Amino acid sequence: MNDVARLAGVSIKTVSRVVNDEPGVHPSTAERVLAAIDQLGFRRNLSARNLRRGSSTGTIGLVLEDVGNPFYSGVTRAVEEIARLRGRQVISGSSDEDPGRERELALEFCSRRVDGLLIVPAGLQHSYLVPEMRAGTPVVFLDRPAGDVVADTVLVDNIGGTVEAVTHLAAHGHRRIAFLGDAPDIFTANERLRGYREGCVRAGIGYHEELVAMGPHDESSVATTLQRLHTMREPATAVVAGNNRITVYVLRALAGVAERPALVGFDDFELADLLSPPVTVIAHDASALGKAATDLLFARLDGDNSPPRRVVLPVRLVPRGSGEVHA
Amino acid sequence: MNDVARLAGVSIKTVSRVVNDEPGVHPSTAERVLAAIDQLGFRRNLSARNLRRGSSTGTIGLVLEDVGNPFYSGVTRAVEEIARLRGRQVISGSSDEDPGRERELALEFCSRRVDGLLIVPAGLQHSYLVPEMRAGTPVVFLDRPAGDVVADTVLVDNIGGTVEAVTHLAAHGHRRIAFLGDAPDIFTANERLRGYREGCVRAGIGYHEELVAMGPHDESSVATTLQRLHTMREPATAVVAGNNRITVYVLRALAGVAERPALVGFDDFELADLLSPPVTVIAHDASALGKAATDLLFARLDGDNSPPRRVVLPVRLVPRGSGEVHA
DNA sequence: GGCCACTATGACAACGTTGTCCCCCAGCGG
DNA sequence: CCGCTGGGGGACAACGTTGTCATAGTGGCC
Repeated sequence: MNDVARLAGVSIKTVSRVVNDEPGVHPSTAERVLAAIDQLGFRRNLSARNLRRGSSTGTIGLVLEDVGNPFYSGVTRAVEEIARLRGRQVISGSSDEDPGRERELALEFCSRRVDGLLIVPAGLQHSYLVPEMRAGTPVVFLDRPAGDVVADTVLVDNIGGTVEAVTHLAAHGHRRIAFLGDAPDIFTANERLRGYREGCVRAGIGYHEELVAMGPHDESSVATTLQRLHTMREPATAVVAGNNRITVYVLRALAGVAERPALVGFDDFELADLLSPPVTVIAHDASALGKAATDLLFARLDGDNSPPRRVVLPVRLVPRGSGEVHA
Repeated sequence: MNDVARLAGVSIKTVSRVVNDEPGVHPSTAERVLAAIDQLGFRRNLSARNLRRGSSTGTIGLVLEDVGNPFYSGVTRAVEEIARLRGRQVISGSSDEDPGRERELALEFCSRRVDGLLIVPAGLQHSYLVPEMRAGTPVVFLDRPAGDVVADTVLVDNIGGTVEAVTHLAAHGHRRIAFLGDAPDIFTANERLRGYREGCVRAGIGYHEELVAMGPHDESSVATTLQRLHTMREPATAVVAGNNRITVYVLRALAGVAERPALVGFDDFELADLLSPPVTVIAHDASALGKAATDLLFARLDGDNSPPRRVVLPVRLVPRGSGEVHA
């Protein structure tokens, strides 16, 4: 900026006026300045600007589990979209389900003075965020609630979803319905397990420990589990898969198997309708989740300081065939 | 920082020493300072730090087409991974194939003084980046080359891929092979068309204009096109789909159709092997692409100033069934 | 001519850090 | 007692901006 000023033969302040479209600069002066800017390839330093103005940095931080997972990349897309409309950039990072990494990312973002933080919690401890929140950085948790702070949270109806899945399968005559869930310390996994259990009880088919296999899962553990479920004394005739990854593992394990159990998967996924049989799922909308959370964040930035809200988005069962197989 | 200094009864510089682990601070002083930091919830302002030190901002900018697309979210994941190893954060944005938006994002990132820029070009004009590049910001283009600047570029072997697809189909007896590609002004679409044409010529089946339908495509345009290809005088017996989205549109259009043409899709995708028939694809690795580009970027940041490189990553045909259907 | 209002511009401080340089003081050798 | 050394700490400037206020010039009006 100094160089521009020298080249244009004006003071640095006048350059500032020009780049900020402030009134009161003579057109011919402005032109000289613009020419100098162009010649030198000057671009104003946003960090310095924000520092001086004490204003927003125009960024929001997004901590999620893994951008590579289509579910979270859908969330990311929605967040980006809304942020763009509000003139913000998104800084993001994947925690890989590691609480330490989540914390590291979140605090790093705070050091960068993001205007707000969107977090898919990996851990259960979020008191480390209390100073930041008290200092005025709004934080919204999504997909899972924070462990030990009260804060805005956007969830999906995990319990309702699995209740519905079990109910649906039971209505089609299944009485031995298995549940393959993620690691039980993950909030959503645990909730879905609760929903499964409640669904079983409501359907009058009882809750049987041996039909549940919580993760972490990989392709081979799922295959082994399905094998066990199939060969037990009273085999499972239906399976509820606890998330999109597990659903895929189940599908892989069942490929080529003649007697397939019925299947309902939590999370919708592309091509679910083109498989044979098409996969019945508990669908919810990643972009709705991202949008709801980001909207909430911006409401806070706009000065909304009502008590923390907890939003629960609905899920819906999409029957496609795999869950309608008769026992 | 001022407040911390006052509370700890030291000068602001001593606080700085403590937060930077600089030597020469008495342990008891350091302890007082740390207590004050904790009490006040102080977190140092990275913008100010970077401004003062004139050093890197510790961020890299990533402009891609759409994080929501699994291919690009795979790229994003890889970029994040490497950036993390090198202590950088990733700021990203989706251009939605809009050159103006791409430019806006890239320049915004430059204003934020990112250490480097990774761009999936949406347009063909990138001279707007010349000042930045001359000012020392390394830029790497990925998936597609820049329009009018020489710069590091990482591509996949688009031509080789479609040549192979056509060769494969011809080897299975197909002589009427159609190509459904994206909008021809997109570099990859155009290259793949060239590969298709070359493949046809090499296979001795000739290039026929009426078998080509370039986009932009959506589900219904693909359906219409397939209809046309099926009912023409000499119907197409095989289809090459130009990218993952088009492949999915083709699959949807063919769902339930009795006489399906053979199909080879460009880009691999999850569950391709579980469809019936399983989908033969030209596979390449999103994370390899992201990794190669990011490695190149960091090499530049490490001072490598050899002439711009162009890296072309290999693709490989993965036969799964849909391309091996006999005519 | 003197004064006013107004326009165009500049000088300077400040944002929150850190690098440089300087000071104070205790301990020690001569 | 003096001077030197070294550890611990502070004052101040500077990074690149922008907000505040001041100033110089210009034209109009009494």
